Amino acid sequence: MRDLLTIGRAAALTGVSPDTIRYYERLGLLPKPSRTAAGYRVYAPAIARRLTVIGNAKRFGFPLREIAGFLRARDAGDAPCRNVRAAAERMLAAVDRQLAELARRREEMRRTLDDWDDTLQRTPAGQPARLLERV
Amino acid sequence: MRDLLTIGRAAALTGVSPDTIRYYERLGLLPKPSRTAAGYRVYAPAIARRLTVIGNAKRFGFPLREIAGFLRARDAGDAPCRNVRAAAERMLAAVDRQLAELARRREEMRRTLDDWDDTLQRTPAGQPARLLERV
DNA sequence: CTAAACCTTTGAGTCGACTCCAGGGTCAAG
DNA sequence: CTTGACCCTGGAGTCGACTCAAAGGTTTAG
Repeated sequence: MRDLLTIGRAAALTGVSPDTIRYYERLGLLPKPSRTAAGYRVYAPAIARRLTVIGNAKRFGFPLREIAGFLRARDAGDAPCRNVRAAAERMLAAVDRQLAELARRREEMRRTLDDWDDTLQRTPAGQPARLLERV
Repeated sequence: MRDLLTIGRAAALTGVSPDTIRYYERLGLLPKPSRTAAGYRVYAPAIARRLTVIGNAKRFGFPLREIAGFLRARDAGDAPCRNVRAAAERMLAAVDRQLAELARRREEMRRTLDDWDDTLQRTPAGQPARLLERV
């Protein structure tokens, strides 16, 4: 029973705030921890690994709900890796779409800015150039 | 006083919902319209142009608060075009940052996926591959 | 022993741009 | 005259991932 963690220690160890840890627990991302007689949460050091896994999945862009689904499946003894892989593929595709969309938008912004600069060049200071009407 | 618009007509004309028009009014994007004796909002056809301008600015990515600032300045007789232009430049830079960040993320996802596929290849079906622990 | 630093729960607030609801008044067609 | 389509206001709900506050109990350092 050495090196058991209070929520604060787990938080300090992982960089995830106590509030966030409790929030993850509510969402089902973390199993319900055991408690001291006073009701304090007690974590085994493995909590750090778990929080790292969650962080990884988050970094990949998985929403917490989906991560919770994976982890619950895993906790239930399943091997959700194929599902994870498929979901990741979908997310990659989504990111590709976002990239294309963002690049398109950037191009449009660039063109609009150039157009505005033309207009501003021909507009004396203090005169309205009505830029917004011509996006 | 012909062709004055109720909020519903203005909405149908512009594709912006009545709720949204009222919301824009609350935010100060639209001047307070005159009212009939019964309290109905009455718009001149120019409302359509105004909503188009708002739509343009929104398409550029300006948040409504900022658009409201521009429009109020314009209504007050200022020529906020230089400010608009400067703000647009900042937004373009922000989009560039987003693009770079998203591309970086995409690369990371791609690498992770490849790595996972390697791992899955070597993992018999039904066995956990622990993908999430190695992002 | 006491004060600070921790822990607990419940519930609300944040951001943005809407969207929807309840509970009422008004207006046009038949 | 009635029915249905419109309009009004004020406020709440939505999405995601937290973050904070209040009001209390516990533990630890000095």
